[in-house]
Amino acid sequence: MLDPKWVREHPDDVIEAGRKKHMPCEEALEGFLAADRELRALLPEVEGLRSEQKNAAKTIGRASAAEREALLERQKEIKARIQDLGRREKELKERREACLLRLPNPPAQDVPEGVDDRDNVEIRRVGEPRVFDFEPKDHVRICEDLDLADFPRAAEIAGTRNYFLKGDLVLLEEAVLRFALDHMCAKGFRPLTVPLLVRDFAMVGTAYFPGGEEQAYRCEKDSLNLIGTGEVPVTAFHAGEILDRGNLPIRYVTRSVCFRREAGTYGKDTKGFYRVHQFQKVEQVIVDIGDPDRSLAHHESITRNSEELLQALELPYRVVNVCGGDLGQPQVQKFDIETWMPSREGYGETHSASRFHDFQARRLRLRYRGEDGKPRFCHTLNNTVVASPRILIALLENHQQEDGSVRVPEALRPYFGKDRLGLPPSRGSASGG
RNA sequence: GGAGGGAUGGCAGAGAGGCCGAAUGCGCCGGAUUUGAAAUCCGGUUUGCCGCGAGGCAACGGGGGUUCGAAUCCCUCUCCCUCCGCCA
Repeated sequence: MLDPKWVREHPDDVIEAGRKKHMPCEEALEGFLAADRELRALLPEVEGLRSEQKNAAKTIGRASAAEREALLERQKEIKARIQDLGRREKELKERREACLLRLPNPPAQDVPEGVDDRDNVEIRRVGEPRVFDFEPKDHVRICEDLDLADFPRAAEIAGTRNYFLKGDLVLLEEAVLRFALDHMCAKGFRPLTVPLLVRDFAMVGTAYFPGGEEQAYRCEKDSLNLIGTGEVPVTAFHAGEILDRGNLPIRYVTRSVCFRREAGTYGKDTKGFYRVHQFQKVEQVIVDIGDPDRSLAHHESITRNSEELLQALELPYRVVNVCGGDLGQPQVQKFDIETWMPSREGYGETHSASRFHDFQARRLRLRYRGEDGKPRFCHTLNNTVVASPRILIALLENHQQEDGSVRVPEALRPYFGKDRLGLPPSRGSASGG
């Protein structure tokens, strides 16, 4: 949410934000300004009447029976008038708020112009995509050959975009998730487990609602939503609080299951692990004081944190500066990390590092006390540390061997216990039989 | 799932239709006293909105209602506690 005072004074900047993000917002802006204007014209009158009512109410308490009659007469008039104006006031406040929730956060200066992910600008590229001296398989084939996953049965039981992991791949997933969690804990991030079902306010507060309802699974009976990312409960964790400045920045890392309906993506990435309804994610979240420079520094550090992880996993990747049109409503800027996936003959998005300034914090009423003692809104940021099974695509495909096995990178071996994934003994010849 | 009790400022806790944005204690901030500290004393200490300002309005878990007037009465939702039932 934007600062209503700022919007009032900078309507052109809001329009510009909508233009750059390819997110038209003229209507919402007009709605906001109109409601705001009328509301502020209305306030002096209602408040004046309330003031009169309040004072008279005090007088009546002490008045004699005779005086009381006359006063009551006038009071009834005021009451009716206040009820009328009060209804209008409430209506306007609701409309103003609803419009305000839809206005986009202005992107940073150095967010590139563009309409979609094709216009994202590469910032750096790390690691060389491997040149295979044999015909590499895609991860679906690798899973079939090594009996590491089951897609048909998953589709039967849960619908498309679902999967079973089997055997060593289950353990590899556990290994990479735990490795990611440890990696972040070592940097001072505090681990948190979270509720996977959350109330609407958490979805609204993190700016997934309104607008993203179609992407979320909803449990209507209980008015709860399955989270699409651990960011939601973690960022909402301190909602409504005024944090002690001395405790900031707060750094959290969470591992959670995430759910996405993937509505409107039919026919896109239908095979394998790339786009699924349910996955696991280790996520880093930072809450700090409202200082754009510090936010920017955090943004860079949370991006590096994830890059370090990919380097430890020996995976080639690149970092892109996400363009305006590919940015969501709440972000000031987003750096995506894309990991090399041989079957795609390209880089696929595995991480998304966002900074929001106070956009989420305002919605969540997440504040801290400034040096002058006044409450101020925090800044929030987050980034993926690792998301599975998407990361498994990169691990399986990049580290596959000519003999059909898959090498496990050094960093994961203490967690996985072996140096490669091979055929299960009952089926394979690789382990000799 | 059933029955009952509760939700008040950073915390504890009074208030039970008007004199209550709210006693008191603790905590915190400032000052006095002190060589320094403790103790003691004095003062301050919720948030949001409107307004250039003076000032005004709103908020006692959320929403709705009764009333000239609601922290206080009624309805409803949420949360917490106790008891019963069920259960990983």
